[in-house]
Amino acid sequence: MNGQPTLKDVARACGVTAMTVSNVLNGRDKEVGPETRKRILKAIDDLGYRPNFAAKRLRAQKTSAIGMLVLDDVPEFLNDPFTTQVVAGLSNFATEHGYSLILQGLRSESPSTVPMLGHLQTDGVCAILSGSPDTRRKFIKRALGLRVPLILIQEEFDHPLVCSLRQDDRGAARAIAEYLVDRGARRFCYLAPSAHWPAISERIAGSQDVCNKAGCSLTVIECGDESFEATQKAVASSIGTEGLPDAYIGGNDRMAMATIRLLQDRQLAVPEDVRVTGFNAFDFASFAAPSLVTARSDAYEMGRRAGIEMLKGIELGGFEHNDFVLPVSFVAGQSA
Amino acid sequence: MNGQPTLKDVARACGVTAMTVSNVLNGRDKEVGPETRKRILKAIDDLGYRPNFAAKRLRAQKTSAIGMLVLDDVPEFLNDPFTTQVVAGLSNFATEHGYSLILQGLRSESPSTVPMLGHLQTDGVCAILSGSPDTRRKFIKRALGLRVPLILIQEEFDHPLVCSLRQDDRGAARAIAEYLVDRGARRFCYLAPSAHWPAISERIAGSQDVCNKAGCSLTVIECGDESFEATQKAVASSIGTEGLPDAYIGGNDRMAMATIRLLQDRQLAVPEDVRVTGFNAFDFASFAAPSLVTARSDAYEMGRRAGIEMLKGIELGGFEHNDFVLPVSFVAGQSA
DNA sequence: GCTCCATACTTTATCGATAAAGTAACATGA
DNA sequence: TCATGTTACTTTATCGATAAAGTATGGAGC
Repeated sequence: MNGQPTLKDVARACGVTAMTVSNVLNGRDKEVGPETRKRILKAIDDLGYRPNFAAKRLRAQKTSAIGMLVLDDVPEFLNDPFTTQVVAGLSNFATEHGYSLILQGLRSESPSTVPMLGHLQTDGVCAILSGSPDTRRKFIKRALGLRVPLILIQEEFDHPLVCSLRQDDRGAARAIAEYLVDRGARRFCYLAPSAHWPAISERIAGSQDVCNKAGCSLTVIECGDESFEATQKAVASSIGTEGLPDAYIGGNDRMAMATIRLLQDRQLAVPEDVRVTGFNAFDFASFAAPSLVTARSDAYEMGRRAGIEMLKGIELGGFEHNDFVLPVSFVAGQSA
Repeated sequence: MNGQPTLKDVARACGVTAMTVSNVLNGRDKEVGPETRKRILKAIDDLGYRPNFAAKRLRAQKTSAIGMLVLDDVPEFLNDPFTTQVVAGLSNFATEHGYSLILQGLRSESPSTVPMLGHLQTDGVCAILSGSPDTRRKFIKRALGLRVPLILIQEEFDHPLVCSLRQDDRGAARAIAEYLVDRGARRFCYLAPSAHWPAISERIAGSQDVCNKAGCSLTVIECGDESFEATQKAVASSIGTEGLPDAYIGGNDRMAMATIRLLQDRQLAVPEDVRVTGFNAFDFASFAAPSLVTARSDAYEMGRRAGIEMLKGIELGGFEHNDFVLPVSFVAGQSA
């Protein structure tokens, strides 16, 4: 009456039943007369009929939506280019396959976690997480309690309903550390937002591997978060107490850039006085000054893979393989 | 039976009807006996019941979802930090208000445009666009044909079903140009991905305003897109044919950084030899070397505003105000 | 003329949640 | 004692789309 026209409205306009219209729309084998078909198509066009997806879904018992959760405690939860590109890849995949992407930001203390999960369970079916580790643990537990199949980005979790999509953080971190050792660096500082993030601890472990073998020292500086401000504050304070290392190994490009800037402001040359490396390359890492030694993984591709595995997971009610590790490539540059 | 338990399953387990369970869940005034209530709550918990959102929506005749379309022709459609932050703001707003965000990337030539619109009409109700201008026009027409209320980001469009959310590009561009003129620059090159993007043409117009008044020259260089590669190629070719200007006015920070890097590689000092400015500040614009003279608007806030106006639009079936222009602030730096 | 079978539809029932109206059981007051 | 409420539910109908089963009409074949 007031809202959108329904199948019934179209049917009434044509003097047939809703079922006939439905058959036309779905190309059903129960042939509809060519005359009638034409009349119906015209009416659909005239009335501007659009199917009601809620009804379709209710009937079909499936959702045609993929949910993605981004867990984080800052309001700007999409600030990280890595996460952004995962979203982009997943969204693209979803669109191509007739799914829509339901994107939800979630704070750790949010009371809407449970309703959201319910939403995903019936509407979105799966969840992809990123964000801080504590929140993740809590969330994963709850999700599994509700039997929601999960895909985790950058974290391993052994459970039949969980599929992990990670990258070879350890290997790439090794490559970076070896590069630094080759250039004569011996004392390292690792800049981490928090040493407890799964991906970060892998990277630290990779650096440590190399240090152990080469007899180098590695100090981890926890900055609290990965903002420019927090990074610069932590680096400045560590310089004050422990002096300069030979190289700063940044947990990511953002932290590397913040550090380079700080050093340059203090008239220190990068890489001559101190070497600095990044990780999870910004797309412009090679265009920074100096260009960054960093590691690059294909976050966009990871988003697509998440979509692929998710559809499999939805279909099978679980996952074939539960852990994927994607390659990360070393990026040479001038900063180290 | 196989899938998720429904109200009926819970009801059966308790020896009551689905309606009673529904009443418990919705705190209906028709009081349910305290004994029964307890039994029902326990059963809900035991069975892991979760409401079916498709059914809820069908019944309630509303969608509880906001759709956001990002129109673009590149697969990495979320590469731009401005768009990303709009998404972040909108997503946050949606989450807070019990809506979910349906995010769709759409290519101009995509055959799924129309189904997607239908999806939004019944499921997402509204759309927010960004992306290339031609695609936008086409899309807007189609959306309006279907009576979908639209919020446009960074573009004006006079129609009762369209609400524009823009920023004061012209004013900010003027401020930047004036800053450059004050420092003695007279010959300008404007670096645009395409001069026909609505927001970009506003920025060019702002620069032109100042040039006209100050008797300066302004050449527009169209780079095709805003990638580092395209920008550097276009700038290099313009230097070849026309030589160096006093200043490059970047259409955005990305293009500014690409240009600075190119100039530095050619042993040109920024800002001593050539000045360079950006626009739509990256969050680290101030941490680049040299830090950027640019303009910053609150894209996150714009996303939130989009959410606010969208809900109003959904409720009223149209918009109270159809054009909002948000402020942009000048950011001083060392690049000019 | 009658059966058999396409053809071109229509009817009915269903997905899950819920508003609105109905009902049984018991209590209270005049 | 009987009308009148109140409590604690149950029944029915509905949202829109559609699978499955049903029906009317006309023609072919014997």
